[in-house]
Amino acid sequence: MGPKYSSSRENYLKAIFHLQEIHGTVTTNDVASEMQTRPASVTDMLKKLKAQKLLLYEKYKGFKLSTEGRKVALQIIRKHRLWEYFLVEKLRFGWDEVHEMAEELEHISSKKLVDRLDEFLGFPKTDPHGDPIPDSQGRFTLPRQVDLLNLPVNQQAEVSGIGDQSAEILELLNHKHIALGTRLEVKKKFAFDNSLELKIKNQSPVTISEHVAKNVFVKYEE
Amino acid sequence: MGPKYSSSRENYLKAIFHLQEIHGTVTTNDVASEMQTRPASVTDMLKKLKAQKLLLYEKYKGFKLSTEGRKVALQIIRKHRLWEYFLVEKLRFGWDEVHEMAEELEHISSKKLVDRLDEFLGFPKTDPHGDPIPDSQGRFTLPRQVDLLNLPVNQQAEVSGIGDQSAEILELLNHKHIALGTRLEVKKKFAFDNSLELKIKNQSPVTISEHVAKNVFVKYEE
DNA sequence: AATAAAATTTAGACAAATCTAAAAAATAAT
DNA sequence: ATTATTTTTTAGATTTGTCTAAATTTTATT
Ligand SMILES: [Mn+2]
Ligand SMILES: [Mn+2]
Ligand SMILES: [Mn+2]
Ligand SMILES: [Mn+2]
Repeated sequence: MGPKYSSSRENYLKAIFHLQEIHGTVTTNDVASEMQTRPASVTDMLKKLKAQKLLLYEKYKGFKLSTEGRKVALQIIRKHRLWEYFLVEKLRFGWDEVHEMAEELEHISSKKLVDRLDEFLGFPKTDPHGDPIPDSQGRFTLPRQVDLLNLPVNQQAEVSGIGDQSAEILELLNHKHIALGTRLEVKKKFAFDNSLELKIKNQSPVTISEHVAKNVFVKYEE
Repeated sequence: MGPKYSSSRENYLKAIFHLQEIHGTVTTNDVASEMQTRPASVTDMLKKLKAQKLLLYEKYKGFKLSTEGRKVALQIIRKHRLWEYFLVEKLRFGWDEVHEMAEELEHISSKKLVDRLDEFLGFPKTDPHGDPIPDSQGRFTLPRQVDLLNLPVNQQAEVSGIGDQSAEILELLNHKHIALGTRLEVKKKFAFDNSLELKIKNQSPVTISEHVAKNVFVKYEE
């Protein structure tokens, strides 16, 4: 037997899941923009997902994933993040190079394969961008973290996640030697443009814009 | 950019390549039977592959892969066999379990990913069924080997390849402890049904049918 | 409340890959 | 050399996923 759902359907489920998580609610336009497609195409797909009972949908009134749809979405996300981890930890790709490949690998259907991969990798908790990897049953925990704008000045903290994960921001962070696990503290906040000056051990201070700061998440004690 | 050719087109190229290798020539019906599809569907696809210059094709007269088509086919085969090797050596699957998964994985498009995987695996020469893995340029060498029917009696030899690779024969070979690399010799040939009695070191003799013997290839010195 | 704007859905079209049934060509048998 | 059989191709449908343009519904503004 091949995959249960087409790659396209799986991509929609994943997009809807993410938008639900972020905004609490999703619209047709949201999905269209996230998927780089047309609202009419989204509506077409909503009907198909509803027919498969993956989505609760009343036309013009809104939609959300069904229990089953959420379950399927989490399995795709699990695969996506495990493959990203594999690419970075075993094949030594950079964290800014793996997304496109994982976008294809996440559609490989064998559940047994994913579970064996998970085991091979030592059951990692988070992917190379700090995002939690759902376990075999789809369970995961959201890490408590704050973005750099909300980190108190002079408070040591460890980078634990990235919001926007475009290759562009990841490349910028690479350049400034900011990676997952990097320990740093905010030394100064400039009220003029909300830019920040950071200190990383054994490095000279670096400056980042408000836009970057909003997308770097850290955790810290106390 | 996504994949250059659809999974379906890639599967056709691979099937045509294999049939060409075995029979020297391929027919529409051959491909249909190999791909479990209809001759009419094959003709449809032949036209598409021709339009993409992957196939040399004159209707009613026959067809074969172009240089480019052969190159693409070899890259798919390379990916198929490297992923099979990964599944067996790293994820500890049995050689009878990996084909279906590799059938999906072979369509992952990134060339860089395959080359890194190859490196990670230590540039293996053959897949878990003894089939040669083409290198990054598509080069490979066919191993010199004979099937068990043609192995002289009492000649020590090492299993180096399997013809028919259905899960059924692989499971049978598993049961009889015949795997790639197994050292064995033929002790007796029964003229009645061409069945063979084999001896594997530290094991009691096993009997295999002519049908099985034809599909087990070995290499030996002198 | 009426109107304007935005969001969403429908209608109708198209490309890819497949199918069935029928026609055409090639091959085999008389 | 005809005729019969097999192989291959065409004609016309179907399914999935997408699109544009137009219609409908909801929401925001006067
Ligand atoms: Mn994807
Ligand atoms: Mn990630
Ligand atoms: Mn395949
Ligand atoms: Mn193989």
